[in-house]
Amino acid sequence: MKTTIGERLRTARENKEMDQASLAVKAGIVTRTLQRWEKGEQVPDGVAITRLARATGVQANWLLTGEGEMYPVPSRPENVYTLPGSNRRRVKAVDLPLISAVPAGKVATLFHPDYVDDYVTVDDVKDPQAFALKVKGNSMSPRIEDGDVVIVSPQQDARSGDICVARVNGEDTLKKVKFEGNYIHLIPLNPEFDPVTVKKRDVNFVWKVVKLIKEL
Amino acid sequence: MKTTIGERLRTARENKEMDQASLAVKAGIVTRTLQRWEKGEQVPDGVAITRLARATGVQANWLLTGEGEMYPVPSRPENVYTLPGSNRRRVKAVDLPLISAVPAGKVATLFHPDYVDDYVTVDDVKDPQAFALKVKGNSMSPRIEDGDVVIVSPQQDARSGDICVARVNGEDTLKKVKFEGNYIHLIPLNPEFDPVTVKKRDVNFVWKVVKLIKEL
DNA sequence: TCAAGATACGACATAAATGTCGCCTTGTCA
DNA sequence: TGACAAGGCGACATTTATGTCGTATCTTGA
Repeated sequence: MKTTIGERLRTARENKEMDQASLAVKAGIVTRTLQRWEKGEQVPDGVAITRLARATGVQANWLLTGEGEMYPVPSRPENVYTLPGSNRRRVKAVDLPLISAVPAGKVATLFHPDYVDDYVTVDDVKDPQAFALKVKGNSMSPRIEDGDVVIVSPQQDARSGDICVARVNGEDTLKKVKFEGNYIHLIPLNPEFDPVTVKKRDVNFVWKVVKLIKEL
Repeated sequence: MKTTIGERLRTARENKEMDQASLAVKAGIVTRTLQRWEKGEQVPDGVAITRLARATGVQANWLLTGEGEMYPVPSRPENVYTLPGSNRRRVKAVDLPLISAVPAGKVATLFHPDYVDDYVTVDDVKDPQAFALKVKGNSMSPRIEDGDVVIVSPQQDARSGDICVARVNGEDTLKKVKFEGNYIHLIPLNPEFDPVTVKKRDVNFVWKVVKLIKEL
């Protein structure tokens, strides 16, 4: 392998049986410049590289680095596959409003534009009332942490063991829930927080969290 | 297709989520120069082109001409589309292939249709080489568990502390990585698993995980 | 041996690229 | 609101590349 751009350039030119003068014309420069390039005294700029590659028929990649194929390979390389395009894409994505702060006691205004500052796109969420919520606090750490986004599906039934968004006496929390008679246990995953037991009638809603999106 | 080297350079940089300063350092120039290149005010020379291509992971050919593959094969076609947000705001989302099983030692066939059985839609992933991976095993529990989907961005730099998909001697693992000289520590979050230290040259790739999607 | 074509290279002026510095605008976040 | 990061850009000095011209060297074929 030639070690410098200049040497490769010379090789490319000689392979084409061109003299310096004719290559210089093709590349739009003068022979003196071409000589300096071949000698490595100077370095051609990006535009010149492209012209030289075209004029000599070699690949710019090879000219610059000596790596890869010197001349373009006509056949398609192995192991290259084209993914099926948009025609195979399933129409299952929906964009949901992202709510970063739910004001306490304002269930009816949950989707007021003032509280929707972004949208999140997800797959496989059928609930037309579903929305996204930016998590605050670390009571569900380490599985769910501050700043994560959860997808909430109000229409789905919440069962014991589900992670849910619950509003208790106007205050919102994200907890694992456990139903027991007229009481609901709200269990944080983070052992530093204590479980809370509340009466069912003090609970405004318990909405199931169906998905978690975490930016890393 | 972008029409100038500068525009392509900017695209390449942004795909890697680098700012001008860090790319400039990698390429051995100052940010002002990079700005002039991106604006097309000046033209980088051949040496600079090579460094830029390496630093951004694109092919020099593509950078110079816009022709051919932007990234070395295996590559995939662009898959950015805009959701028809009805009367809502339009959301920029991407469709990523979901790979549920990567056969060991088959990097070249990573995107073979046989291993792509689904697509996942996410926001804010700029890397055109990004893909989704279904997690197997519990070494990263409790944050990442069996069946979760992670979004992998090969173009992004992996740094110490990042969660990454690494292929070591043909075997794929999902771990937190720590770089230390010629060694890479692979640290599972699950305390039941032990950290592993491997030599850099035994590692085929280390790809950063940028997003986690967990179905609940 | 001579002539001619190809290559080589020094010297100089000009053009272009680069580094450095300072200041500005924008968006984000607390 | 201020602090901060990222990007942008003008001005200037310096470095590097290019064009131009002249001359030298080398090879090859008549």
